[in-house]
Amino acid sequence: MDFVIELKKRGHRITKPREVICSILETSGHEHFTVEKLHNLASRKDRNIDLATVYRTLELLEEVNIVEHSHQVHGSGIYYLKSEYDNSHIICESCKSIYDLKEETKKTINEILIKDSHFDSINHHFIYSGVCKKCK
Amino acid sequence: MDFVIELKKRGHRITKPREVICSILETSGHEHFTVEKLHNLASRKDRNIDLATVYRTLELLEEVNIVEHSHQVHGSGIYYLKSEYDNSHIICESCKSIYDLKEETKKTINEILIKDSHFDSINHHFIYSGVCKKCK
DNA sequence: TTCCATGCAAAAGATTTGCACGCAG
DNA sequence: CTGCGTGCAAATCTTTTGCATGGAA
Repeated sequence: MDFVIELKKRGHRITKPREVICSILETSGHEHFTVEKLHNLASRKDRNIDLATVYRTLELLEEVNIVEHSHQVHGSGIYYLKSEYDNSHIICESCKSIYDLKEETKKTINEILIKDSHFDSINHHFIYSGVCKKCK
Repeated sequence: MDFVIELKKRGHRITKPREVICSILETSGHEHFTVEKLHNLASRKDRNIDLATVYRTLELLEEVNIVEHSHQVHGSGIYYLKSEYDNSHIICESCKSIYDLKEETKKTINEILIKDSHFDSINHHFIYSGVCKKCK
């Protein structure tokens, strides 16, 4: 899937910054990016891309349901590809590594939430934290 | 339980701002406060209490395991009493109401996470969001 | 008396916004 | 050619920090 095409389809223009940011995300697997990291990577691929442009592009990609963000323990955002149950992760309080949860775990939790809460649909969007094995 | 006593026990001083903030939290039930709201409430109870003092007091209460915080969709913090499984909630994307999850739900999710993730202990700290019944 | 906690102001960090220009369509 | 998207700078919002003073113990 080509994210810029998705943008074009919806009437947005294809620009160099958008191409660069989309290509980083497309090849990222499940990586979770701080805005700063994404900005650095993007600026390295092209001439300097403004931080504001990175924010604006991420906002756009979020509108279009390609990207999603949540917040780290200290408040700054992390952005990553959205997929049905992929909007969750667990961060090590010690080394700050971010891991994905197993598909099965995420699916189970999602089902429990829909069943038990008084919400019919849930965009789960969460961070778990703890200390991972490496840091013990 | 008296939170200021808990602070005193650990060698911290009892001051008017701490008394005021503790008393608000003690009578809050499960309410989730933005720092701004807590600051307003506290300032109304006493003379003006500085925002920095609110932050410092909340940080202290978090150290002492009385309070916990997480982040709203747009990044600013919300603070609330900590209890074993009380560090989670679900926020309506439309009216911004914050609800607690059922004890049972929270407990189940916690158990699943510990069982399935490669973390041995988890300080779950998360926000779910969706659209609540009122807003449908 | 001692030194911790506060208020105030300034700093720091993250994100958003206004505006003029350049480029995509 | 038209107007959307960008870069730049400034503004805004949230949280943190330095420092002198006042008050708790």
